[in-house]
Amino acid sequence: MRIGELAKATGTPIETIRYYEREGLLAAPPRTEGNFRIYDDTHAERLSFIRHCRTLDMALDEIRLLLRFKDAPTENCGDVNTLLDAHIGHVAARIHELRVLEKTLKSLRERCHEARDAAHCGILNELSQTSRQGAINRGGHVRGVHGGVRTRKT
Amino acid sequence: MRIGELAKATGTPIETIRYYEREGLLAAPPRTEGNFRIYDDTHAERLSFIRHCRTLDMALDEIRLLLRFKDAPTENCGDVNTLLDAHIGHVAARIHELRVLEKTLKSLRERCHEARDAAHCGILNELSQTSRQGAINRGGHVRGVHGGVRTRKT
DNA sequence: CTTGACTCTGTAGTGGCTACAGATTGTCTA
DNA sequence: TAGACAATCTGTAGCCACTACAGAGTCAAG
Repeated sequence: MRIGELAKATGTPIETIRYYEREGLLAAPPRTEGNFRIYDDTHAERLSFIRHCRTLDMALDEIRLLLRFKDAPTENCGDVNTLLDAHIGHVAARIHELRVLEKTLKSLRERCHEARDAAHCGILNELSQTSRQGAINRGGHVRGVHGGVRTRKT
Repeated sequence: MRIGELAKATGTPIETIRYYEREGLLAAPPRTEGNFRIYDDTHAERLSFIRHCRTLDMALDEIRLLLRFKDAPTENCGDVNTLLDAHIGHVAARIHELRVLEKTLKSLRERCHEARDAAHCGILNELSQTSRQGAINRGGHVRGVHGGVRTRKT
């Protein structure tokens, strides 16, 4: 099958498939005479694996590691467990951070119930305080609240 | 004060201060004869405001909007409430997503307790399934689990 | 033979910084 | 006054995981 069909079969944008190939996650497939990529079921399976991991918010580096275990089937898979445990830890840590953040935001919101003028807005005044209680830099590999995996425009 | 002092006073890396200036969040300050930036307390206060918002995981665009309200003090601040409510909604949505993710990961982890060889590893086998239940593209402006605000090397 | 769908390569942009090169300026000590 | 060293300057490239698009080529149907 060609790239468009693979894209449909796995729910992956075409550009993303080519990106995975550039990144070495997906092997470069053979080409037609006209230079079109030709995939088979093993490619589709591998891509599904990658995408499945991505729905679990794993980093490409983590997925790369998992693929290595898949490719070396006699190897011990204890490291897979370790990787997964670490990933679960990251997710749990991020949840905790966001819970604290949610509380802070809600208490901030409490400071201004009515729509007064901005000069007396409790929220803006509170935000101007130099409190220095929270650090912006988080140690882990857990992303913030915005941005993230983008939706395509089309 | 010069940029280093401002950096220390607000806990902001110097490069970030210059970045905010480029982005128009912080007004370009006057310079010395030798072309060094000179800040006063109003700059420090504004930078604190920005950093405080960032600890609350607001996007720079959201902060830009808040700064506009701050600069137009006679304006009604109902829109501040609206913005904050939306932001709280984003955080709550992200928490929910991560909770679901955490469950999925934990049940995946259940599939392999011992360190067997990778060929029979329940985790790797499960990940190879083409299940298509979860979408990668999230609509909101809530980021994934990895990456995020980086810590500096020094 | 033309139309239109599909694919190709390559490059630039996203957010919010971080890192660093190479030059200039300021401050302190001998 | 010189020299060392810190602080600052501008500009550019990199991070992640894509996304967007330009401009060219390929292919199948009518």
